[in-house]
Amino acid sequence: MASKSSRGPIDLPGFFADLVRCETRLYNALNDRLRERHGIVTSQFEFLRFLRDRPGSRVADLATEFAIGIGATSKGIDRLEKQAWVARRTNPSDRRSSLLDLTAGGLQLVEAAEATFTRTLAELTADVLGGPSGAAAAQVFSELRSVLERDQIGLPTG
Amino acid sequence: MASKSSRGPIDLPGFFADLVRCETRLYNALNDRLRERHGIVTSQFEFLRFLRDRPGSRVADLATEFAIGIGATSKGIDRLEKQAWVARRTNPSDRRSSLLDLTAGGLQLVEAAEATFTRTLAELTADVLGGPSGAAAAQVFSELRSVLERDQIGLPTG
DNA sequence: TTGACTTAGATGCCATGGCATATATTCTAA
DNA sequence: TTAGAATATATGCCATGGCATCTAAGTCAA
Repeated sequence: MASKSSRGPIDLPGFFADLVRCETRLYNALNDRLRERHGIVTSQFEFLRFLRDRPGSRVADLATEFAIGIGATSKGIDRLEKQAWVARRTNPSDRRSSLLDLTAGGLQLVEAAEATFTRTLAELTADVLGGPSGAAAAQVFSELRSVLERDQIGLPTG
Repeated sequence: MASKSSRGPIDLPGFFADLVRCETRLYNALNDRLRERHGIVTSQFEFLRFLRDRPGSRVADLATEFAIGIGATSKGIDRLEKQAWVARRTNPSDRRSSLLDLTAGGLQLVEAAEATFTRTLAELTADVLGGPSGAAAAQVFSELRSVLERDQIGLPTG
């Protein structure tokens, strides 16, 4: 009997280790591909995609979405703005914050990068995740994400 | 009909996003708990656990396991050695490398930290991952990890 | 109004990881 | 043997994120 078909409670630390290893390797591989083809890394792609889908977001919205600090987010936007992919626009209803939007160049970049991203991800994972058990796993992580976000687990301070 | 019970091919980018968000938040929460209780972070716990389970490993073995660079691994071991949790011992069969072992203090630390780690992880995820769909997801990630390691996907250069 | 408090985010310092390079060994072939 | 290639890892420089702090702006009472 294979050890994997065990009956007892799931080995959470083992699962978590597999999860982190997969995530690290996929993130690294996506970084390589996006960097060579588009001059950005995955975290930048995710910022750009978020702003494409939710134009007018604030720095704090990105920080919450990605569970990273406000300071880091602000600096990340600085870098995207320096490349003229993102523009800060004064928030008319609260001048402490800015509203963020993609520029035309940013939009063009994110569309091209998304094709690379999607294709690469499929290349690396479709064999394993393509079947019904992949869909089940996706459902599980969607739920887990909802719970973690609802309970505000793992948000950094700054 | 809920969008999640779709029939078509799985939304890999959406799945990957959920995955990364879950991993980030869990990693952050585990960091907080391990730091306050044991003065280490999750990456250090993982190094220590690896060396407990595979004493006499080399720096390169850790780098491969965690898919991080050799330089970063060397520096990570420097820090653990400075705390006297890990000891480098000359490799008798190849003096370019060292063999790594936990000290008695390191062993004690990892045992205590493992209890915290396991308990915290269960606290945060058991509701969602405890059932049969959690076990199915674990199986999927175990397979994906094997494939990524077999094909050496996402290993950094240095 | 105005002064205390809160909030958004920009900035500085520090820790960590990637990548390039340097150093010490080991291996290989003439 | 011994010079040159390869290997293991240590080290230096740079980029990025966390956290603390600072500033500007909004909120709320009195």
